[in-house]
Amino acid sequence: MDKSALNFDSPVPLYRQLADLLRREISEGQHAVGDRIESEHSLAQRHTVGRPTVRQATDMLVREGVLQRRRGAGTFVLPTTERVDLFSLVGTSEALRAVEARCELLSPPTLRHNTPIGTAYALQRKYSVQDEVLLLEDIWLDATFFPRLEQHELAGQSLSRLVREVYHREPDRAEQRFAIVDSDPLMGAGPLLSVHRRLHFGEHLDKVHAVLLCRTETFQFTQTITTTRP
Amino acid sequence: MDKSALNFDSPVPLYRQLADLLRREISEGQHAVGDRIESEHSLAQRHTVGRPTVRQATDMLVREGVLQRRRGAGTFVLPTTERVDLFSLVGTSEALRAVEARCELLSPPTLRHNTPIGTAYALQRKYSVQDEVLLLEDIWLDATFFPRLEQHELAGQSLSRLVREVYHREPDRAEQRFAIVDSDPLMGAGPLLSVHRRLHFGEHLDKVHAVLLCRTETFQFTQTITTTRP
DNA sequence: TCAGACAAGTTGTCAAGACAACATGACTTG
DNA sequence: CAAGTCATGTTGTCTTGACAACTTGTCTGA
Repeated sequence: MDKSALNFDSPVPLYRQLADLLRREISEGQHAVGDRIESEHSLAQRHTVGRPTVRQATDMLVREGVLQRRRGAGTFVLPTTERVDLFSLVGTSEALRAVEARCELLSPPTLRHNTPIGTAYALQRKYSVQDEVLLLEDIWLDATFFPRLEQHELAGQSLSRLVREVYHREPDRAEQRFAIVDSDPLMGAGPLLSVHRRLHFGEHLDKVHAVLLCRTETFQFTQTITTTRP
Repeated sequence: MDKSALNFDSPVPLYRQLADLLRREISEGQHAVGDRIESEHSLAQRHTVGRPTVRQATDMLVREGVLQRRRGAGTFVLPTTERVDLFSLVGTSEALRAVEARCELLSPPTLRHNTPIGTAYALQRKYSVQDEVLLLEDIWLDATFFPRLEQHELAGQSLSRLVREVYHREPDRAEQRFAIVDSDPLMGAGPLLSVHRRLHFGEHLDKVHAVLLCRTETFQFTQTITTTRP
């Protein structure tokens, strides 16, 4: 990186441009995880800006979890943290991948009128390993919020991705309630862990309901959760 | 507010002191939701600090969702959004308040060397209603990360608040694992829901471990969870 | 009375500078 | 060779200063 790529005539503030540039360099592999990037003083000189401007840029990346500053040592690239996906908060995808669970759509989306959230598409998924059912999930998606869902291929498809790419929706909050139940017709005798979950999309509340069942002796139900970050 | 309460001899940076002071004023009702607080220039004069120092303080509160800055207009108090508190992700505070559960510290923080996270302060909390134990929680806090914890009064005190105000730490991620257990000496026969939780503070991983037990027939264990927001 | 212009106030961005508190590496001494 | 010291480099905190971009209120003219 020999020359500054900052555009001093742009309406985009310099610190944002620099943050974008650094973020890009990192994602392009110019700086590996654990690498120390150039010092603030050096970046300021290279880009012909003041050090506080550099700090504003690196502040942004620190808050995004991309960089970590260590006083006296420098500024380092952090590993990319796995984004919490509220749709597959079934447990971690890793846990399911580790046991090579097979996901099966038991029933295609069916329009129902008497669901927990009114008129909704109902569907059921099963995760199993060698014919042992690890997880059972019933899902209801608001029919008005997700129009014509039945037209989309769901088998072998990530629901989260479909909702994001087709409907341009992404849940930002969820509520979950835990219970222990005695038994389930498909899973057999208990005790079974039941997780009742409601997903919200901004101000659109309760647009997805899900009920999940699993047996905790055979399946380690784990989650990564975060606090809100304004 | 006639006189600055900032201690210029304190090792606590001025901007943190000012942020704490403003946060306190707001929580004490000195500024109502929607109120405009003093201008940055005015605050700087009043507290005999520079404007960038005031901005650092208000930056913190903006990021906490306490304040909102509007260019040209001023800085305003936001409604308190129910913050996901990873410490008391015990269920919602509301659920506990609704049943007027009593929180009792069973043992004060005791320094232990063989805990799940090495040398840590161990403590135990019990939530009960009319002598029925709803919830039992064992907590370990890293002794190096939270030095001299035993010197602080914990009974009837929010752990989350203490960690924030005394140690200026706030967990940003947690991992939780669910299991169903048969019984517990204090809670009796099962099945009981067990939640094993690990809290992370930025790049400082596993600084708090907690294990929580409850009986889901008598206590509705719910959580609000969010996705990360870059 | 209403709309437009202008002034004053406020936040957003940016600079140069300084010192404190730390980390790291090199050198010296036992 | 290991431990201690010192020098250099780096981030953290803080200052004064300036101008841009906006908001809000007031005044004037139609």
